[in-house]
Amino acid sequence: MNEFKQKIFKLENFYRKKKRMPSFKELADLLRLKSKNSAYRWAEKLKEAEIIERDGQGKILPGRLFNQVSVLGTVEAGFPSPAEEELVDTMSLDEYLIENKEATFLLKVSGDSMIEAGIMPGDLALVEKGRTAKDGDIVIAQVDGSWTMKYLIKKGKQVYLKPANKKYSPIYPKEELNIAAVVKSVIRKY
Amino acid sequence: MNEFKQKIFKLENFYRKKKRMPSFKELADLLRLKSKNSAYRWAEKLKEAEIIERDGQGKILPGRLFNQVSVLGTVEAGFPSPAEEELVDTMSLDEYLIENKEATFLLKVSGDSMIEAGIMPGDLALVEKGRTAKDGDIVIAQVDGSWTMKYLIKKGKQVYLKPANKKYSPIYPKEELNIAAVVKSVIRKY
DNA sequence: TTGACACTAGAACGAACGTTCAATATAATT
DNA sequence: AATTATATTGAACGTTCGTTCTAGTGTCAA
Repeated sequence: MNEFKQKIFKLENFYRKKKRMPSFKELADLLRLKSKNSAYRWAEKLKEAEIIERDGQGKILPGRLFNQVSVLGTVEAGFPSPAEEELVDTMSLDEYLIENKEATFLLKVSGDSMIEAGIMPGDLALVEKGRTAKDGDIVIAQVDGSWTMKYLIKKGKQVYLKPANKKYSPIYPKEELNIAAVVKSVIRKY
Repeated sequence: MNEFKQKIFKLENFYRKKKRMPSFKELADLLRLKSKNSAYRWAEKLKEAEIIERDGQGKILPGRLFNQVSVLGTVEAGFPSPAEEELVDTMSLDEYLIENKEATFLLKVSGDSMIEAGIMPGDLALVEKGRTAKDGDIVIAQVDGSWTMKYLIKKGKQVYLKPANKKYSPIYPKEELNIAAVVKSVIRKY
């Protein structure tokens, strides 16, 4: 069964390098088979394992368990080993985090005004433009000329920005409060 | 030039739905052209714009500027509009965050012991197994039977785990300190 | 040894592939 | 209106595609 994993590895390597799935001829070469038909049979097994899919034209597509990150439980629950074949779940980070690619941008966070919300300088904020912000959302806003990232607080008619750091005070916009984007996720890389 | 963007959008939609790039016949249908050759010409332009690539067999592949998130500057620097065609940079989150897919897992964080490091309960920790941890790394470790996420501190011969929360005390392992994985990034979705 | 079974090989099929060429339509320029 | 440039079309080419069929290989049990 380890041989099976090796085939998956080869497939993923092909995909990473060529940015597409192989044809059956290419799959045969990849698995060191001498006929397309052998590759064809293997594809059936790989499909059953949900590593690949097939589309209407029979072409090989990446499947649910292809090239994705394994999602395990919580730390407290221990460190489950995914070797036992039954991966809890898998996902692509891009798909998980990005809903509307057109309006999504990454901003590097500077300053410590949101530090109590767990957003530190250097983090990447994934923001979405054009989305209407609700009370409690973290937003990218332009108040009286300058841009900041803060909590948006809507209390009845009053609207203001609240930092997540005791060192700073809430910002009550004198004139305009221009909300450019809503922070949808925060990414920190060590 | 806006018509150009619409074509890119159609392409990205195709890719999202079908999980592969179109053939020239399919590209012609997609762009509502009546001949493959017209699609062929468009592909040349899309390649020049680095939206797509072509491989040795002439097949269409996603290019550098395909289906990626735009990276902008810092918040303080304002909110640059990427409409001005010169996107600062783009990237795929998967590629950015995951080095070694085989050893990478996502764990849901529970508990507040790392809260001062900006890691809150509910966050996703992207961890890599089998990597040797350095002093100061955040690690998933098994001390005396139970699993935790803590800073790893190596001071000479002494090795212990330090939480990022004043409420908790450092953990000096009595017997074994089994480091299962190193935390490489933290992801929070709102 | 025999038979059943799982796997691989190899050839063959029509369809779809990337690419080229000549012909036509559309737009821009004189 | 005539001319040039640009974009699209449609047909044709060799190749590769997914798929099927038949034949061969080895393995294991009876």
